Amino acid sequence: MAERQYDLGDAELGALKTLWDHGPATVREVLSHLHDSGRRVAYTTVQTLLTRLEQKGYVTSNKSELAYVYRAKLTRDRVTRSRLKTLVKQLYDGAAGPLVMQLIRTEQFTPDEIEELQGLIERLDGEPKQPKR
Amino acid sequence: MAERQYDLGDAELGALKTLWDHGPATVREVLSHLHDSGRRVAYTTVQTLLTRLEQKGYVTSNKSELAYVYRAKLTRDRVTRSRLKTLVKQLYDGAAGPLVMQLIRTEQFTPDEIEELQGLIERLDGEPKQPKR
DNA sequence: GAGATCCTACTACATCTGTCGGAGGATGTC
DNA sequence: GACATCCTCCGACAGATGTAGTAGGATCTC
Repeated sequence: MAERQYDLGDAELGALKTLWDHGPATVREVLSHLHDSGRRVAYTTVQTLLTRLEQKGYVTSNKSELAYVYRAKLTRDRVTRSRLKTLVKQLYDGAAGPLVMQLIRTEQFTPDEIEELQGLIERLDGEPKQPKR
Repeated sequence: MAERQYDLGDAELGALKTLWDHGPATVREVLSHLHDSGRRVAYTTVQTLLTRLEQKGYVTSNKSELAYVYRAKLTRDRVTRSRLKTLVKQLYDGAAGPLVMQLIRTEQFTPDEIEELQGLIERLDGEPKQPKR
């Protein structure tokens, strides 16, 4: 009934990730990357994943010499944002605060990241955004 | 073959969330909360969700007077952490940094949250954690 | 040009998840 | 005590997703 969109499954996301990490690739290349990261799947499985990703609008393909080359259509950030939004909504009714606190409290950061974080926070502080919608 | 554990579906998470938000409840109460938030599902659907949540270890139940009362077994933070970890792994090979930056850049925060964030960041800065494992 | 390879298109199937309906027991109401 | 209610237990079914086999065309290799 509802426009339930499962969006991306884990395996699909895994395939998409190889495109982000290594750039456009054929089925065989994606397969190879997946194998490199310890994921053992069949060639046709990867093919199915890429086909479905294309149907869902996450990648595009171009017929080149030998085989179709798949290319990510949405950026990693774009997908990240969407997933985060879903998560925030599901867990905290849309309030991102608690989630960020969680992350900062439980994850590890490099000094560079910490510095960047500080910069971001400071900017947040000074620049009050207008409420959304 | 692998211990693929889908964990929680959206509907299941929604039911669990009512327990976090409103405390222990019977099937009918959860149903009522879901209805309140605009989710129209059947009584037996909720029952199924709670049963599955119990099988998966997310909630426990106690037979009281009239009906079973379900109670969240894992905290919201616990589940949040787990989901975030998965997300971070799937999108960034485990590096939480980029995800936090995303969140901070795209979400809205209350002044209080910003203040709390600043506190957290400062603490991060001063207290270099030892590398995990 | 015959066999080995590689690619695409289909098809298939199991599991997980979302959603319910029906049977049958327990309790409340006249 | 007959009916309406409410609860639990089972079973079912559709769609999404993970995984892969097969058929058949195209290409490479001797």
